Order: sequence, then structure tokens, then C-alpha cells
Amino acid sequence: VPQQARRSARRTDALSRERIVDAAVAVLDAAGEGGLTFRALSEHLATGPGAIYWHVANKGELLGAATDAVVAAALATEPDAPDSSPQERIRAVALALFDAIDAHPWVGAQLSASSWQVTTTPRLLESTGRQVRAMGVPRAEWFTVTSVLVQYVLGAAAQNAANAQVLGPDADRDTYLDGVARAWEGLDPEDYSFTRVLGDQMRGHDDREQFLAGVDLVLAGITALHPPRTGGSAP
Amino acid sequence: VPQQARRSARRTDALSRERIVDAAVAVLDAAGEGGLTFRALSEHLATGPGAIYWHVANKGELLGAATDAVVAAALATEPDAPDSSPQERIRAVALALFDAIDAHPWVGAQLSASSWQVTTTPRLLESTGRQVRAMGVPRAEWFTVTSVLVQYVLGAAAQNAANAQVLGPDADRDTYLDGVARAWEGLDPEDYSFTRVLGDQMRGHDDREQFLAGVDLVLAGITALHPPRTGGSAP
DNA sequence: ACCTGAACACCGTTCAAGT
DNA sequence: ACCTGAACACCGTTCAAGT
Repeated sequence: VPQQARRSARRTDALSRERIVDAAVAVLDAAGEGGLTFRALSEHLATGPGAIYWHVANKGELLGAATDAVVAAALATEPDAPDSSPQERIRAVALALFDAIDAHPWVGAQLSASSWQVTTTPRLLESTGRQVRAMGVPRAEWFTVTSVLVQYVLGAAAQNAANAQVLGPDADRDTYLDGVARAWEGLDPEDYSFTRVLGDQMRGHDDREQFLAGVDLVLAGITALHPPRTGGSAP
Repeated sequence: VPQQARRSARRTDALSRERIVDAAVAVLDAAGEGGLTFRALSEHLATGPGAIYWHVANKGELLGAATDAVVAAALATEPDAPDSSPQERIRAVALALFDAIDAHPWVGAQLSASSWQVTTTPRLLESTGRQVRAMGVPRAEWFTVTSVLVQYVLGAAAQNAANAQVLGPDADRDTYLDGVARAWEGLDPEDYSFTRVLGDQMRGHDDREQFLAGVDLVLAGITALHPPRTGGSAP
């Protein structure tokens, strides 16, 4: 039997890079970064550890591909109302990434620490940068402004995911925050005059709200440094 | 001989948490995060792997302590001219952290991915937050504004360190940037109309400059959303 | 109180051997 | 072309035994 004729008759459950990456995401979600093991993964795929290496070069590449899959899915979600402003679209992109990293905390560490997959960076730059362009930022500043936005979004989301991680799914958030607040309030009054006062503000804060406030802050900075050119002065 | 009498006679080369953390920083700088091994570390300290566990609970705690040591040293460096503005001081703190993470790239991954040592967070909040207070930001916004600043600084610095890492110390930066630029310029014109144009701007950019531009952007956002209360309108 | 070093249960990766 | 699974060289951590 010639190879060509058998092409379409492949076993549907055959291994493939895509199936491996999907399984890796599932394992990472269930067991965290430490839980992704070639043995655990191969068991998940009903094969041997060595089989994976036919489709993926090493663990680093696998982590990168898994990260790219999550980012791509997050950026594909946007419905994007046709009459929305660039600022609203940037908030939507940022929130989509924030929620994706919150749902897959290992992505945060991956995105902010290692250098990304070749495909991930353009994805992030494109969906953010289009709105930067629409905001009227001068062309010479596109790279700088877009990078700052992406860096803030990824950095803040990664930190949030790490904090959520240490808390655990069932622990009581209020009790935890209260403990941190008390620790801050007990710091040395001389060395930590500022942080001591922060405890109470941190106690009831909402991570998502805080993240969006940060996005708005950066957006305000963009507008302040690169005001949109309208024909005259504002009313 | 009673124990008390021998106290001051301890061998000067005895193991201690501090000596272990210092050695860990040295190993991490020389060999990266993957190079920090209890075996390599104990060889560095002329002892056995098990000895370290008397002073440090596990590898996570060791990494946290090493990170805290680097951050503390970075924040202690500032000379802080007495007539400098809050904005200038924030830039100085940000640059000190950026340079520290550039010199110890493993710190970037640690700070932006894992939840920090109890002592590291207050350190960062305090040195940044004091200037936020001096800028005249209303008290109710201290936590949000300071968090955003710290998140941007750490996120951007971590990403920069990761990028520098993939390049390696001897590789030619211009050739590398040119390669990325070419890759971007070759992307699909429909899906990546924005990123395609970015290549040329990225080619000659300076990471430190770009980082400072980001800090200024965030500072401008703070001023825009929380204008300092002066008695009247500006001239 | 502090250190030693062998031992345990793992891990990423390779590779001859199969189909 | 794709998969198997044993084998190799590692790793974090423990712990009886020493001083």
C-alpha cells in the first residue's frame, strides 16, 4: 500500500503537536507548572514519554506553545462593539488577558519571565497597537507606547496570578488580606511610614478593579503626552 | 565547657543563612536559575547538600531570600539629591531596580512570577510610595497608584531581563534586532498591519531609554488623573 | 546545635528497537 | 514516519549517624 493512499485513514487518536499542546494546557491548569511532567503528560496521552519528543523539541518549547495557545484563545474572544472607542477596546483586550492569566496562572510566569514564542509577541502588539494608532499617537511613538501598555498589562496580570496562587482556591481572601494588612501596620514607624498607612486601603481592594485603574492610568498618560490633534481647543 | 562561654569562639567560616544566601546569589549570577542546585551550592560552600537545610527550609525560600537581598541592595544605593523632585526620585528608584534586574536576570522572573518574601513588598512599596505621597496624590489613591508604578517597573524590567537572556552576552544585538524586525515585516499584511510597521522602530531602540519613557508615561498619567492642587491656574 | 553523606523518589532527555 | 520503554545523568529532600 503506497503512503499517499493511507493519508486520510490515519487513526484519529494519533499523536500530534496540537493534541500534545492541548493536553499540556490541561495538565498545567490542573497541577501547575511543577506538575507538567513528560511522564504525567504521556500518561494523559496514553503513550510513552519518548513519543512526545517526536513532535516537540523539549519542555521549553512545549511551555511556549501552551502559552501561545492560551494567548491566542484570549485574544480571539473579543466581540468588539463597532462603535467602541480605542480606549474601550484596549480595556477589553487588557481584561481578556487578565482573565486568561487568572484562569491559567502559569501563563503569567511564562509571559513575564521567558522570552516569548515568535508568534505570541506579534499577537499582543497587534491587538494593542491598532488601538494606539486609533488614539492618534504619533507614528514615531507607536513602538514605545504599545510596548509600555503590553508590559504593564502582562506585569500586573502575572503578579495578580502569583498572589492568587499563594492564596489557594478555598482559603478566605478577607482573612488573608487582613493578615497582610496587620503585618504592614506593625512595621517600623521610621523605616515604613508610608507602607504602614497602606494596610487599610489594601484590605478591601478588588484585583480586577485595581488592574483596570492601572490601565486607565497608562491611557491617561498616553493622552497627556500625546494629545489627540483636534482642530481647536476643547469647549 | 559550658555552651555560653564558647559563643564568641565560633569558627569564622561556619555556615550561616547569610553566607548561604550570598553564595546562592553568586551561583545564580554565574549559572542562572537552572544552575542553582543544592549540590552546586554546597560545593561552593565546601559542605554537604544536607547542611544547607539546617539554615533554609527549601529551595523556594532560598530563592526568595536571594531576591530580597538583591532588591535591598538596589534600593540602598540611591544617593538622592536633597533638592530633587518626587518624579526624579521615582525615576531613580525605577532605574536602580531596572539595573539590578539587568545585572541579576533571575531576579526578574522571581519578582514578577512568584509571590514575594514578606520583606520585599514593603521595601518596594515604601521607596516608591513616599514619592507618590510627595506628588500630592490624594490619600485614598495611594495604594492603587503605588501598586501600578511598582507593577510596571517590575514587569518591564523582568521582560527586559528575559530578552537580554535569550540574546546572550556576546551575540550581536543589532543583528538580532534586525532579524526580529525582518520577521515582523514579513507577517501577513491583513492580520498584522500594525506590527509590520513596527519593525523599523524596534531596530535601533534602547532598552533603558524605552523603560524610562514608560516610567514617564505612568507619571504623566498620575499627574493627569490627580493634578497637584496649586492655589490657582497655571500661567 | 550543627553538620555529613548516603539514600529515596523523582525528573528531562536519549536512543536502540520496534511497527 | 512514528512510537515504545528502558536507561542515563541529574535533581530536591530526608534522615540516621556523627561531632
